[in-house]
Amino acid sequence: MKELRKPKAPAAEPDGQTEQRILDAAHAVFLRRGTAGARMQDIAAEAGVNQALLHYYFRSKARLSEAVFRHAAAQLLPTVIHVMASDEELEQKVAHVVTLELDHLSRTPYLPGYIISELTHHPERLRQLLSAVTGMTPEDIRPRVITTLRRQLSAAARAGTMRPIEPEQFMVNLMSLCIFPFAARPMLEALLGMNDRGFEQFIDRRRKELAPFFLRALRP
Amino acid sequence: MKELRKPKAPAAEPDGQTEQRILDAAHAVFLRRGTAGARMQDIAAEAGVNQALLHYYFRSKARLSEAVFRHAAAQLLPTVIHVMASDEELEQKVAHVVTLELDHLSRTPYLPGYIISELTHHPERLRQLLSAVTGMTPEDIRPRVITTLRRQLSAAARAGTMRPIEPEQFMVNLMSLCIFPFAARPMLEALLGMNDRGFEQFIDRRRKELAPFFLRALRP
DNA sequence: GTCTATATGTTGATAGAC
DNA sequence: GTCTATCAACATATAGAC
Repeated sequence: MKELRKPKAPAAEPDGQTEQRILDAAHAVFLRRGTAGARMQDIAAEAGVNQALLHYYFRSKARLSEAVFRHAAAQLLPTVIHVMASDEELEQKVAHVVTLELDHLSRTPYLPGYIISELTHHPERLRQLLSAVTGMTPEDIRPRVITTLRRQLSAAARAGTMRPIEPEQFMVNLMSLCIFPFAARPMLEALLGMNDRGFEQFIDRRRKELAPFFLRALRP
Repeated sequence: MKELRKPKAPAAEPDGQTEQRILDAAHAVFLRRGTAGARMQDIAAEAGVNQALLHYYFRSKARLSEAVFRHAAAQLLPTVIHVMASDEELEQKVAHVVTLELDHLSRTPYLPGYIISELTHHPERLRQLLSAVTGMTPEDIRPRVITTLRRQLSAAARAGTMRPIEPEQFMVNLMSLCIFPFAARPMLEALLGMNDRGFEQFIDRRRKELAPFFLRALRP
């Protein structure tokens, strides 16, 4: 009898773990409205369940929002970190990051704005960010990435193939060029008179031009 | 008798227009907490007045938040737009934007995160952004900036002093490199293991290196 | 596990004295 | 213009039936 299911939610998988449905709905609503602006009722509706069920699975809005933030944070940074800390060639790294980031961010429009918004307005989110990130790679993340980059960059500088640049500036420059356009997308669309289609074309051109642009800036 | 003032707020200018005090307080609170997260009570306290007074001067939270957003929006963009639309040399423009933006954003830490957050979570803010921006320069802003840039960029490309690049990519690249580090400041500090002092030093180095970095990327 | 109904707490907004 | 006191609305959270 346990397996008997009555279809309650009009538009949702007949079965499918409810907890996951709630998490997905919460993800959608929190990213679009922000933690402070999101309403539990909206999440319940989006998940096709009742509001009480949200509290049954997650105890409070705070806990639910934390689960969502962790998941989101784990989606934004590990890509860059993983590639940067690898031992690929520098030129490859740049191309690699550009491709992965632009592809990924094209598919998750609200992600950068959400992360920036949360960290700006809720400083306590910082430790959750760190645990979400370091959760994926047990080592202390900072030294690993920076050390690897520093070694490669100074080797290239000694070899005369690249201008000297600090690893921090290198990394922030690359992240800025990849992430900012998505974080500021509404503003840029307005400022440059683009619609969504135009923005996608804009990003398409970026896919080809960004890595060469960045690497030229590093030529000696 | 009208000029007689009783000092109500413990820490605030003895006189000074109350409306302005409220606006300043609202600015501080809204930028730090976001519109949805800000509380009228907190604004009142920050202004050293009672909550009822907020409704006396501004009718509702919505109106107050709109006034703040307009003011903030008018602070972030006009600098770049004004310089970009001027007829300075391109190299000068880049250096000019870098200097102005880094200086300004160093003094208004929450500004970029706030604007991004608002536009991400409240799409209706877009028209307010536009009216705030075009409010400063009556002409339609988009053609003016882009047209000027396009002319200069293709002239430089023809002269062989610069690689061909679309004005939109030029502008977004420059804005990304200037603004993103401030928008993502908490994240970057964590990621790179910097404290506030370290971040300021990081920006200081950027002041010198960013324009040359950017211009090298445009060398033929 | 999932629902309906309700309690509890916050918050924006108003009334009215001074 | 500025305050205190209060209202009305909403949002989160819980109780309890099924």
